[in-house]
Amino acid sequence: MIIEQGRDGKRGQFPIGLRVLAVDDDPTCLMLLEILLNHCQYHVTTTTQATTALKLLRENMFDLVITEVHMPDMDGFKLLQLVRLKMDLPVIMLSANASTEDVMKATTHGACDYLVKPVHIKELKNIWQHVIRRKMKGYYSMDLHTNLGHRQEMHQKFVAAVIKLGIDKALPSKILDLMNVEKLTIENVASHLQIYRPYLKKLSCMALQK
DNA sequence: CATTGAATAT
DNA sequence: CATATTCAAT
Repeated sequence: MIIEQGRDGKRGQFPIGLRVLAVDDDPTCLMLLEILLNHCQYHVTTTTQATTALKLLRENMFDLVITEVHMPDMDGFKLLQLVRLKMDLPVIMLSANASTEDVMKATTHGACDYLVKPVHIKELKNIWQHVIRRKMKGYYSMDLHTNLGHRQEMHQKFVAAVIKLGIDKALPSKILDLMNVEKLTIENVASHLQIYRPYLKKLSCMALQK
């Protein structure tokens, strides 16, 4: 991937040729997705099968994977799981109808984003940031690294608990004993809840709009 | 006492 | 800058 300095007075950097693998069993959606990604100046590879996606990932280098959730040959979450486990790439989930369970599954299984069809270019223009963030991890020290891992686990349990309760019924005390993690106080949960409420609202809205 | 919002601190 | 801790008000 090449980072090009912004020209004509525009500040900031823009990624050219980010290698994206797009997976969708629906050819029409896949084609649309490819066009959109190309407009973002990414280097796009497409496939309609999750199994071939895995083969492509084994043979080529990619920076990011974006995949449909519901596919005939393999569940999108299965693909997510395999990719995250084997090659530690950022994965973005894509679906026409975002049920609460699907969004929860995606977040708890380590997807870095969840897009609802129809996808618009605005959303795709920002996905390269996931790649940058992942590469930044290499600069962190060991203990910081493990701390981040611990935080992510906490956050996953947190999100799972909140969605299980329902966003409206999710109170710190309820979340706390639903997570049942040692050395975790109500204040910790309350603080985390305070910060993540907008994010959780977005998840619920996504699930509602279908 | 639990919850929330906001000020600090890391 | 994100998020954790702490404090004040409800």
